[in-house]
Amino acid sequence: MNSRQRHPLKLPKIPIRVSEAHGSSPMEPTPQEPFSSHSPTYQALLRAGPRLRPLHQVHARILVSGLHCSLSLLTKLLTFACTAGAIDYTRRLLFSVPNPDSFLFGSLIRSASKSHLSTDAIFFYHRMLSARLKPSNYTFTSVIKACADLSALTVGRIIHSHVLVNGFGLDCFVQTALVVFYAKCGDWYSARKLFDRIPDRSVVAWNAMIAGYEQNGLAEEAIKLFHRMQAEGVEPDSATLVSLLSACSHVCALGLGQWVDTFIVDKGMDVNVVLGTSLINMYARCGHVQKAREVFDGFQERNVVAWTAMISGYGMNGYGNQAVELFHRMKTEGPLPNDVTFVAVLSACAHFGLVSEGREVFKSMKRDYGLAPRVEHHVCMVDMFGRAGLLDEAVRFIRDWIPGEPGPEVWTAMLGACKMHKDFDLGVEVAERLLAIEPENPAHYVLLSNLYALAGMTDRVEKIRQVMIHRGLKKNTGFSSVEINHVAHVFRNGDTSHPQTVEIRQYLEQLIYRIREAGYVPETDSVLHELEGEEREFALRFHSEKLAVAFGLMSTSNKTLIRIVKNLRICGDCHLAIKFMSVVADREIIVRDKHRFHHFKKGLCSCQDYW
DNA sequence: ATCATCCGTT
Repeated sequence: MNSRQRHPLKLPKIPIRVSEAHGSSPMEPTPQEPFSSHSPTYQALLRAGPRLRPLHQVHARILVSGLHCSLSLLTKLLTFACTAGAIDYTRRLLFSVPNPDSFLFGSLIRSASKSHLSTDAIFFYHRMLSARLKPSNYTFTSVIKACADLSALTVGRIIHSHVLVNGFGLDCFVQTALVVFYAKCGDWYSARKLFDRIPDRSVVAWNAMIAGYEQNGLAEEAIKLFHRMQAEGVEPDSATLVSLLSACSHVCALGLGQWVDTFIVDKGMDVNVVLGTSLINMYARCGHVQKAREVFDGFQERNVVAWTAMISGYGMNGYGNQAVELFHRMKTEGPLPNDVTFVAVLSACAHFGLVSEGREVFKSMKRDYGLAPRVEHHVCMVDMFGRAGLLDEAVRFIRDWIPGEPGPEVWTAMLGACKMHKDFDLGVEVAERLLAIEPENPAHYVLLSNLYALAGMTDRVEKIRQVMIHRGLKKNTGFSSVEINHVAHVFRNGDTSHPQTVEIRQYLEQLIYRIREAGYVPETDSVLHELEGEEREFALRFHSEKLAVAFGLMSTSNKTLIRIVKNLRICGDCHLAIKFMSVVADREIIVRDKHRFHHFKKGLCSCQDYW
């Protein structure tokens, strides 16, 4: 079967003789030279690279010169064809190979998985097993990566068992690939179990696990693991820092983010585009826009991603005009904006009531840049008109500009606008369309319920609650986190799990007493309609963002800026309460919610109560 | 002869 290994010299000799007979090239090697990479056909193949037409020509040459049995040539040809994305050609080629060996399959699987032809990689793996060839550790890393890209948990688990059967369970490359695979499939628990069993953990293994936590929304775990990596003396590289900065952005860990920045400078690390963009993003998402801009300005190779990150950073932090201004600068002196850039700009226009600007940007998208608007852009436009109170125009936009049936995202934006401007009739109509499309999404019921509550229709509110219970739909639980001394503390609504719960609640009660004296009246009308009067107020009192603010204030000295991150949108009552808190405690408080930043300072918020 | 990790919008 594996003739090349048993008779290593036999096959290479044949092609040389054959090509000599044809006298194909004056550069043909002399017979005493080994075949290997000096063969002119092989050289031609290397020159062709992953380009289809030159490959066809070399293929013809291989056939004519009788080299069609040379597995090394065919392997190279196959991998190039695969990298070129010509999957049908690759498959036909594979069928024409008389006795493909392990190495050929291994290379092919690797090319396929690297070229994002993941299903083909798995198909080739299957063919390899059918041919009774043994996969190597090299094969496994590639096919597992393919499973990871597809999040194919079941197939991946089977291949994991093949790994064990074939004795590669302790190969660190394979183990790292498996960690990535389980993490990408959302099974970070299995990923961690595997990670803990890797005997010699390389930087890449650490990076895989840290990135795995981060991608699964476990930013705190990512940060904890980074600290352990430090403790074990493993030197982080740029990939580690990229994931770490992303984790910092998620939990607003500015302290740690700044540490990363100085670390990069101290070590004289090369700041590539990815790392530079992560830094910009970290500063922007921690509410430090000026610093983000400094990094952006000092950064040489700014690509679309870096510009987009900076524009959206301005938008999120309440600087709508700067977002638009930077976008105009980008058009004259920066790279070409892409569709994501337009989402960032349009979103900034929507949030800051820049209606005519937004309209013009939307038009220019297709006209000047040939970019077709996607759902995200439609949502921004509906949001923009809706927030500005132009509900008719929002409806017209949906009717005239959105091809086909609008998706749930568009109706959600429309419903939000109806709620904001208290257009009850339109809101109910929109909500019904929404529920018809996505009857299982609890968020829609909550919005509709809020709408009924605003209209004072408590019987309908109750009815919706019954439907939700009946269908087993639960509201998304909110959480907020605050960073104190480089440690993120997470709070849920009504949370009592924090070791200092008693003190936090006492502090919060006092704080609420003080803001009530300053004129705060709880906004109880938009929440938990099943509760009455005082109960409602009590339910609001321990919202996660209030707990986080209280803990932040009591744990830090005067004048320290408090940064909170919340996974959902901040509620109206908390928004009002924190405005008062910023006065009575004389502190700046920044809350980053699902969509944007709220910089609370002296009783005002950067969002201008418009979010 | 080869191998695993990292970025932007809603």
